[in-house]
Amino acid sequence: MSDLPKSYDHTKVESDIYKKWMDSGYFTPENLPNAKTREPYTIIMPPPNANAPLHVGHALGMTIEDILIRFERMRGKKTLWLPGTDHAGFETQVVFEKKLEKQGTSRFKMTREEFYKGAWDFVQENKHISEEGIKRLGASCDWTRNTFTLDPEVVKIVYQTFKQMHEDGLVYRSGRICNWCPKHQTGLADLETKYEERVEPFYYLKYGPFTIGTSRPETKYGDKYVVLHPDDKRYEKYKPGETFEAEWINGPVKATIIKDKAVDMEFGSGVMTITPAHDPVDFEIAQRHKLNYEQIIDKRGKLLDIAGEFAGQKILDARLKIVEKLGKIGLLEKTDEKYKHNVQLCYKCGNLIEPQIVPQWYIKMTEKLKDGRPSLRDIALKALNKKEVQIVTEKFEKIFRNWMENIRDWPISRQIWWGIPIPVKYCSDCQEVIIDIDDKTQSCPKCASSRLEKDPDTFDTWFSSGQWPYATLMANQAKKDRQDLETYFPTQVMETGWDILFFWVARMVMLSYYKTHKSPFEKVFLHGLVRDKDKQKMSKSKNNVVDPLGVIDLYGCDALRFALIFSTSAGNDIPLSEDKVKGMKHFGNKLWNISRFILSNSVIASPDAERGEAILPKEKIASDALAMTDADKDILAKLDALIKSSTVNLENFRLHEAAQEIYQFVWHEFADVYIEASKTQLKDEKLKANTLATCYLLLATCLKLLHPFMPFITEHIWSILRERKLVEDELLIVADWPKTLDLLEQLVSEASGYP
RNA sequence: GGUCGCAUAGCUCAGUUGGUUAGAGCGUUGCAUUCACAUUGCAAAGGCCCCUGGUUCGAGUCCAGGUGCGAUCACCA
Repeated sequence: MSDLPKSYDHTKVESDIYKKWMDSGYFTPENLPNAKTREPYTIIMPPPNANAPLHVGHALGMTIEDILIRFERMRGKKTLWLPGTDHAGFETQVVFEKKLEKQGTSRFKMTREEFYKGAWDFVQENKHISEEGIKRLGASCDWTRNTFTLDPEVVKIVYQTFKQMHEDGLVYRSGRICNWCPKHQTGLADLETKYEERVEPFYYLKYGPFTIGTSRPETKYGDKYVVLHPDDKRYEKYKPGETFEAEWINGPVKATIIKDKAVDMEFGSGVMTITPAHDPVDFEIAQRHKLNYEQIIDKRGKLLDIAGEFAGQKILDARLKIVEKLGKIGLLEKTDEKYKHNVQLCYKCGNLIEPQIVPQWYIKMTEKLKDGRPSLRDIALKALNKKEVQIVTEKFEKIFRNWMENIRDWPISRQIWWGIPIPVKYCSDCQEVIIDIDDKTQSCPKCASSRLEKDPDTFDTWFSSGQWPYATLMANQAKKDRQDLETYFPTQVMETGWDILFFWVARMVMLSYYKTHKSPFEKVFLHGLVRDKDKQKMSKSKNNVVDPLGVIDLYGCDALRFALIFSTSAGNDIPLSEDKVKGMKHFGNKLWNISRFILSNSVIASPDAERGEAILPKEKIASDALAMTDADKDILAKLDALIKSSTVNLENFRLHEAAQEIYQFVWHEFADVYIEASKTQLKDEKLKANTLATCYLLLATCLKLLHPFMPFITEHIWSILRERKLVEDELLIVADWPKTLDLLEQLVSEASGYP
């Protein structure tokens, strides 16, 4: 009898197997057998946040990437999967600030250096946790190339890109209005804000001869322009540029009439006053008509001195009091109207965005490049048209196009401290802008003044991670004497969640074409969101967050991986339940017991089974073709079909279909049908050898097909087969992917006597 | 308001280019159990594939319209 335990225990083998793989060196492509003749196949890992433990979304991504990498490695590619971790600027700063808050302090009570040092140590402490998590997920990535987004080599590349863009006139600093989060004290890109529907009172105020509507009376201090639609018949008699005296909140003002098509005649009274310093639409109107404007609200969201007795109050606190005052002085005409509109919020803290005029660096998205190439936006669209970048599943390509077509300039500066500082100095005397990527410039090259002021801002994280595919390869090239960029770029696949299609994928495409003239990757595979069994988003507040490592402890990494892949079609959200993982653990056990059965029979029924006989079943089977039973022929034909179809499915990213058909075959064909038939066949001396050989072939092939999905148990069983000299390759991770044998045709022709 | 998507078994979902009796996991019901595995096996129940119309020899799959649901983007005070 077999000496193997009755059930498979993942806890005893997973870490040993990962170590075995590490020791083999096969995660590093140059160490693979016949590395020189292999064709490169590269995936750059989306670097998880160094500061947070992995969540189940990471587990999904890592699993998909690992499946692709293991599949291609077995198919003979020179596979590089480059791991990394992300300093995750804004995200981490928010987490770190919360920690400070708990300690009763805040970044505004520290120097910038103290803060940066604190955040750095915080991240370094946690960084190994994510790396450990990646390993426990079975990721066969090349740790010798592990890269951190703040590695000096990476930062240098980011700086060089910025400098080049500045020389090309692609980046500029502008004092236009931006999204401002009063809590986090930073500007945000449109993408970093969200909208929420609110129903709020809508007030009608008397403004000279007009009635204006507003939901934000507190911003109306200082309003001295009234804007009408040029085609509005009601106000035909008022000419643009005319002025009039109006009694207003803070006393009489001299108001000027402006006509602009931005006004909606149907909305409210069809008349509005503008607050250019705190509203994007108003700002644009002011720009068009070259109007003056004044700051009413400070960066913390409090009213300034212009608000008189309300100065220093938070706007929401002041609103009702101001309405009351307006009523008292007879300016309030109507208050009972409700108004449903979308308010813009910080995506991180959910606080109201208060637009502010703060200088920011922007990248031009729609302007032609100096070297004659189209704009960054158009280059990316062209790449899609020419299929140099393909997004898996067409729907994402459509979404991508739609977003690209409406793109606006990208603000890349943030007023946060944790991140890559913007390498710019300003001359206090002549205002010269100096790009200083080595931080060595001491005096202004233009006027020789030594009064230089450093830009206080940091880059948007996505500006640096948008360069990740080439930056990682270049950084490794700089660290070690390797030709990584030449060898592994462009990469083959970018696998990530669809939620960062715009944040990340779009920027990678644009920046890579800009810098390298090449696409960063051939294909983009987007996975969906992992949800709980009730399709709810996982969140701490709902207490339904699945900790992947906890699941691995309970059911094993293979079970988690298989459960995640099993019903995952590209880009659709995935409900994950404990039952599903449990079911997949059962499947692993099934495979284990198939192996036990075969091994126990190979000892008793065929003590003389030689290695050669076992590993070359095809020849053995062929020579004995006439002795084959229908069961033998049937299962081999099905195996053959499985090899073909699962290979094609994997090639086309239909991982779930491959997983399902392999599952189906192993359990319901191999085990339920063939193993049952073999029990009789093994008792027949004439059929015994052939039956065993068929079992070996089936088992070895299934282990190979399953290995990308369930790397640990398959490698473990393989090692047992190997100990008994039943398989040739030492490690399954580098075994050859099964080739179709066209067995059935061969068997039929031989059995029937025709060549 | 723009864009995109979804609707298939009790639940969660697969179903690539249109092609026989539409599948899986979990759940339900009945039977089996010294024989690899109770983390099991065998069997069963359960589907106008949202509705209407069209294209086709043939539609869950393609087209049009409808209904319901959702995602995402967006400067209407």
